[in-house]
Amino acid sequence: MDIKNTDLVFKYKQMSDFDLTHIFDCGQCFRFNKNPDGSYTGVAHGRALTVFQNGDGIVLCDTPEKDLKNIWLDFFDLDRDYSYIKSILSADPVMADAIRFGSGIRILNQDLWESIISFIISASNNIPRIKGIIERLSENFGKKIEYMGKTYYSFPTPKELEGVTVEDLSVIRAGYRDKYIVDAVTKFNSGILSADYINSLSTPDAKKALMSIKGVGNKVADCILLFGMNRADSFPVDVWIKRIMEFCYFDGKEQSIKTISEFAAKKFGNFGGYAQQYLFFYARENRIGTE
DNA sequence: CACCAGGCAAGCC
DNA sequence: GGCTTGCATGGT
Repeated sequence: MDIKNTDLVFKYKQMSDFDLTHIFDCGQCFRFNKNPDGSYTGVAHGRALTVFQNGDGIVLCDTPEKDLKNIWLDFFDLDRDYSYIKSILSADPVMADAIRFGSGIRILNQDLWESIISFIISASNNIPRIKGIIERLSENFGKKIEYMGKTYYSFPTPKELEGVTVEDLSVIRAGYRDKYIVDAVTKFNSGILSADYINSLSTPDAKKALMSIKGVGNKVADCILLFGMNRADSFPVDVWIKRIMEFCYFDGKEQSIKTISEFAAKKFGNFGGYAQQYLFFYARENRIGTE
């Protein structure tokens, strides 16, 4: 991982709050993959990127300065003080453990439209397969991106997917979720919904608007709010979160999703989204509840 | 080879 | 409101 003169080194002074493994293995982002040398490569906001860490810096390979300012600074959430968030959440001993384990997690600021489709695809699915479906969707309908001698594909916009049918989508092998993708495409292209409109709404109203899309239920909507809209007060409860919450806070006894959501809202408040990511990473990496 | 995956919609009560 | 069932596909 030598630094070339086309690479951009961003000196980030809180590297204890930044770890690419934690960031990309905590299930929030499906388009970045680890390379044999430990760097990660992926596509976001229409740009391809290979990134690695180096001492007190983050190295963005073959990247112009303007893309750091316009895209990557915000994507990696580099203006947020995670030390402060971690110190507040660590008052709870369970969270203190989870935070020690995933100390370098950050919540990426991802594109809203991409988050909607990605988390529709995520329903009752496993992460390797979710990644495959999203990759095939991008290859078949996105734009080519040439980067460091290889070809990548942007995530297709609503316009690029305009008029798509479930038959057209058979190549991505999304299963029964294909019709939900068609519904989202139709709602965006007809003007019933738009990213600007949804972003302008309060969190409860945005959640209602998102849930008007077929295939977007309570949990998928919470993921979209958290990962695509920077609404850190949302706390998505999936099977992993349900298991670890029951294990750590309810003496191992089964609870309804509603009970867990209300408990988390009271306990973590506006930092629920961060708490959720630390807990998700901790639960999955340690396979809590699957033994 | 069963079982299950970052759930949801539709149909029932 | 809450509970049950079917769902496409393929990873483990």
